[in-house]
Amino acid sequence: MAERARTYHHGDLRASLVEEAAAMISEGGAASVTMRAIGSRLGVSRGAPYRHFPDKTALLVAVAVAGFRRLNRRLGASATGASASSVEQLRRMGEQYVRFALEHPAHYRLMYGKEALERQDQPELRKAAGALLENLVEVIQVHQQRGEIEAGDPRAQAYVAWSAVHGLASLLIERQIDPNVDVDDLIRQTTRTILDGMRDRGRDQI
Amino acid sequence: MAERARTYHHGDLRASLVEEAAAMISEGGAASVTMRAIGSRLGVSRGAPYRHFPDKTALLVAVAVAGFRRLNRRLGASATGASASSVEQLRRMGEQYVRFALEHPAHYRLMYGKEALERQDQPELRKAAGALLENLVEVIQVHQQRGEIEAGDPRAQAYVAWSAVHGLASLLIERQIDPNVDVDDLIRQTTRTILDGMRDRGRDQI
DNA sequence: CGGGGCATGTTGACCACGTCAACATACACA
DNA sequence: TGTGTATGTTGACGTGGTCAACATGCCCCG
Repeated sequence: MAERARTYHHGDLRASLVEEAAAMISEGGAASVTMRAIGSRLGVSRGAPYRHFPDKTALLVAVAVAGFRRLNRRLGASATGASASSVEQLRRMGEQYVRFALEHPAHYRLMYGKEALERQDQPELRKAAGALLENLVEVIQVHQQRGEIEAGDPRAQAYVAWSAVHGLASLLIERQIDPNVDVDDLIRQTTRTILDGMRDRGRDQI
Repeated sequence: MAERARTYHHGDLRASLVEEAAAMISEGGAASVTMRAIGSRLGVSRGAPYRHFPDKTALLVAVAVAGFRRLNRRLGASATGASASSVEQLRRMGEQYVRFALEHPAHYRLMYGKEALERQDQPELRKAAGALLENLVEVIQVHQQRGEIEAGDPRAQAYVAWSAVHGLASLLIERQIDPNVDVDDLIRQTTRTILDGMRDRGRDQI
């Protein structure tokens, strides 16, 4: 970022745009991000962003990708936590996932909201989300080898786990869950239920 | 609906608006719903909808509410299916839930996308979604009494189950899931995993 | 039966916004 | 030092939501 608004040229407008857009999203939701508004906040004209992004969607995609990277980093950190007692490590990853969403609701919405980004399929976004899945698959494989998770396609299991935490995060963010419910308990119960369901117990029915 | 576009007055514009908006959403996504466009399609001016809804958001909320009602009806139907073998009935509800989302992706998105509807908290929408939860809670209680689901707050369990199917539906709709994956299998695995996790086996750990 | 009032629909106008084209500026490199 | 290109600015256009003023017609009261 460095000093800005001193020269005609901004210095690193592209990075500033992403950063500022993310801040605006947190403050006022995605709808508050306007080419004019963001330019104004950066002391730049409404047209300037177009030198760095072909359109508004591209800028928002960049913001969403940055969000995925942050989330990924956070999950990675909690995955490598020293106290990896049994599947508790995996459970904590789920917990951290939901917490991230709760801490950055508008940003999280943007990450998954094709609604706003619909148009092309945004390969960058796909890749960022894919990285998240890959990491999850790896962790699951480790636990499979320890016999703590039943055998089977780890990718399918990853999707199941991802669905659960994403669904919970989404419902919480959209306020579909009674505010009187203890969120911590709910997160715990959700992650435990999923892990119990994935636990190897040599059973298969139906 | 009856005959329309014959008199100055439309007849039942309000209902037609909701219906037509839903159709447009299915055809071209929520972004294609424009006061001007919807009016035009109904042979009415852009201002006419404002006699029935205070603003565009209110119209979209009505559409979303209608979606919840349809989904509710569908789940109710599959819940009362005659072949209620064990928890299979519950599993089928989950399956139907995801199928609904896949059949009406844009509509489903609207139902949960506070993004577009953000502003007030839309009590009607809350109520419609609440009815869905209530029904789920009831079904869960029945299975608890049969001993097929572990004891505990059925509402919390309903949230967990809802999270799982909603998450899966959301990821599928947003194309976050590898298109090569067999969707039917994934739905089945997700619902089974959740139900296994909720199955009473007198175990509790961590 | 006749008139008036209210519900419903229309139109013109305004503003915000995304975007593009034409223009301006300045930085880098020969 | 000069020039080309990257970067930033400005004016303009089209779309869309919304409001106010106006138009129309249905319905009910007298």
